[in-house]
Amino acid sequence: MARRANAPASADLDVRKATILEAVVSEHIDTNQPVGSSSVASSADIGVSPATVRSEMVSLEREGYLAQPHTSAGRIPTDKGYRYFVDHLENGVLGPAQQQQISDFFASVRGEVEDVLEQTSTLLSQMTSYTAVVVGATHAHASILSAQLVNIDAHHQLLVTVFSDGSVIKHSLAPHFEVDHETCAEASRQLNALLIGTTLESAVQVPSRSDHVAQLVRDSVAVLHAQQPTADGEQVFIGGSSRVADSFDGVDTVRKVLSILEQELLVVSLVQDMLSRGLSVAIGSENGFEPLSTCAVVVAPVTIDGTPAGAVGLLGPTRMKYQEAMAAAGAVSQHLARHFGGDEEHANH
Amino acid sequence: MARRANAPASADLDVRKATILEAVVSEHIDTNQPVGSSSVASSADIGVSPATVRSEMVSLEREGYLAQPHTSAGRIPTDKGYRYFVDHLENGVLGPAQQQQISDFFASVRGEVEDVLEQTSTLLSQMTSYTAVVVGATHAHASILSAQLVNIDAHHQLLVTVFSDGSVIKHSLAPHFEVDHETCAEASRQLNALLIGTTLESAVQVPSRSDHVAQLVRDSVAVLHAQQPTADGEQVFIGGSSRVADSFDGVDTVRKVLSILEQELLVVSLVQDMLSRGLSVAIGSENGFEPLSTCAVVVAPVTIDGTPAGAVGLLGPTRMKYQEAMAAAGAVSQHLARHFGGDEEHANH
DNA sequence: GCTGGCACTCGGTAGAATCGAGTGCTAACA
DNA sequence: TGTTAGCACTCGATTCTACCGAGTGCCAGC
Repeated sequence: MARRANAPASADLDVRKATILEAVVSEHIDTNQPVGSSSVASSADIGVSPATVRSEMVSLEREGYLAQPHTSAGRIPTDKGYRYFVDHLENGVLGPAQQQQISDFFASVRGEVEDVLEQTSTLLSQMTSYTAVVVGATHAHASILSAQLVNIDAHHQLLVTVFSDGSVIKHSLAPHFEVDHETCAEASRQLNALLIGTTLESAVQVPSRSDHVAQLVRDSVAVLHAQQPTADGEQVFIGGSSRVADSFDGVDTVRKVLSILEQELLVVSLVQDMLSRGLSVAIGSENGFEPLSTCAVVVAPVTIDGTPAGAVGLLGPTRMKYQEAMAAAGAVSQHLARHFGGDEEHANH
Repeated sequence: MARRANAPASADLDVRKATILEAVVSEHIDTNQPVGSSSVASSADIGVSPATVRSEMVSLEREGYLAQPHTSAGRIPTDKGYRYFVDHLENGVLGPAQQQQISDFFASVRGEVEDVLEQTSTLLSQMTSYTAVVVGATHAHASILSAQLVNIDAHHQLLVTVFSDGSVIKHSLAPHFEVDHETCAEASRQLNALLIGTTLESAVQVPSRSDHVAQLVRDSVAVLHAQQPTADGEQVFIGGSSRVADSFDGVDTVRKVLSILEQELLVVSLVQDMLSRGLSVAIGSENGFEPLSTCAVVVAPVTIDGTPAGAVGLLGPTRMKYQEAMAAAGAVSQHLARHFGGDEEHANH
């Protein structure tokens, strides 16, 4: 994994240039300052003088890996520079303390899936001090275990549907006729007969009669299947959004990023887009939203029994600590998969 | 309502001082700058010279209503100054455009309660450009309409409980013995018999037998009633958290406030504390959290059929536009109450 | 091809000068 | 007695200057 999935076939730099580039990137990540030739020359184990480093740097700048904020300042990495750095990163290893922290967390966490995912996002955020995103997959493919119509009053019913992945969704109905308990119970029975074992994608033969029971059944199926097109099944949990405030300098950047995070749909599509492109890191402009041009996003898919079940992600500045972030996201995603795939085989998404 | 609920019995200022104080507060809210005596003298309809205003100002400062950032700058209001200002505020009226916006929203909004509340928080935030908080009350007092135990697999069951307020909660069970469909269905029947009509606060006589059905029933009741002590029934929806970023200047303030917002429990307790003290506005130190010392919070209770059902709130800087904020929060809370109390009598909290 | 040397650039910082909004005080006035 | 005009004073903000120094690009020599 020293080379990430579909890394762009960046014409490989020669060894020295690569060393210099990596030195610049890691020092800039540490200090948030432009990096000069002399500190590179002294820091790394390249036995060359600053002058040589400098001439390599102009070359790296011509090739688009580095940029200088202004003449006579050091260099800072471009998105392309970060990309090269990330593509050539060794797999980081989590510190024992952090591993322990994750293990402890998953050993002691309890509650419903949503609670676990919520808390996981907080954990990940605390570990990395970046904003964490946990996405739970949709239940599009889960089959229905139970569909119950509950009579709230004569004009309000609640359709409660339980899926094989343990998720529950509800829909309200407000028919224009009065419904007594008997009618409701009968509709409930018919819905169960009709829906159990199907998925949201299955076609269902609804009764065409015009009595109240049939109408209730038809309405219920309709409102349930209407769920599908919105693709709204995913759940998003965002942990540590306050971390945005210390990841970026300008208040307006903070505002923009928070604003993106507020639109959860955007976040989901971002993460899913990355996964479908096989990316685990998106840097600056790579993630497609202008306001995120100074952000980097790290994602790790959560795979249970071979099927994609969600993802965990981290959002930080482009100068984020990629190795730590990737290691943390990877470890947490694996623990999540084990947690839901292992002892709780079906209580997951 | 020109005087708010239990306004501190602030020894009333004489008319001129009050006018001056109000002028200072409103100008400072507008400009975010210290206000000088001359602008007060010219702005308001007090026919006195700046010199007179000045001498009144030193008096107001001695009494704690004003402060000066440094010698030879204008005055800014203290929390006490804002308090006086708010206590003597006329009831603001929403602009017709905003009223229309609210009406349109509630006319077109649909979906489950949670969705409505979520979108309401966004609406309120957009209208005011402050961060909005919508709190839905707990279902502690709602009675149980249905309790169903669904068999996910032999070792995992899901208890799905529907309340009379239309809310649904789920709990997983993981018994150590195998459960077949028949056992599960029987337990479900017994649970229904046992729980329907009770509330989470009711004592329930569970079977003492030791067969699997009885164990399932006992476990279910236990896990359900365990919900209670956490008082976790409230739902919190926060809209426009990115607005924090343009309400405050310092990045660290932004961080602190976001951090508070992340801890939803804190937010809930803050709002409830304010309601129980009969406050509709908390200014700076009044809201009890040090990081919120530069914040003001406006809340309006949502009352349905005479019983408290939640609250809507707005969080902004102490120099927020109180009149607008209070008007908006009040209007939205009323619309919410009507929305859930009127045509959907029971589909609410 | 590498390196030391060197002139040059230019952002950042420090200090001085200045500006001006706003104050507090006092003496005069109604 | 309350109000006001006048005035000296304060002090943050702004501007300007000088200057430092980190870092560069280039070149000549090794």
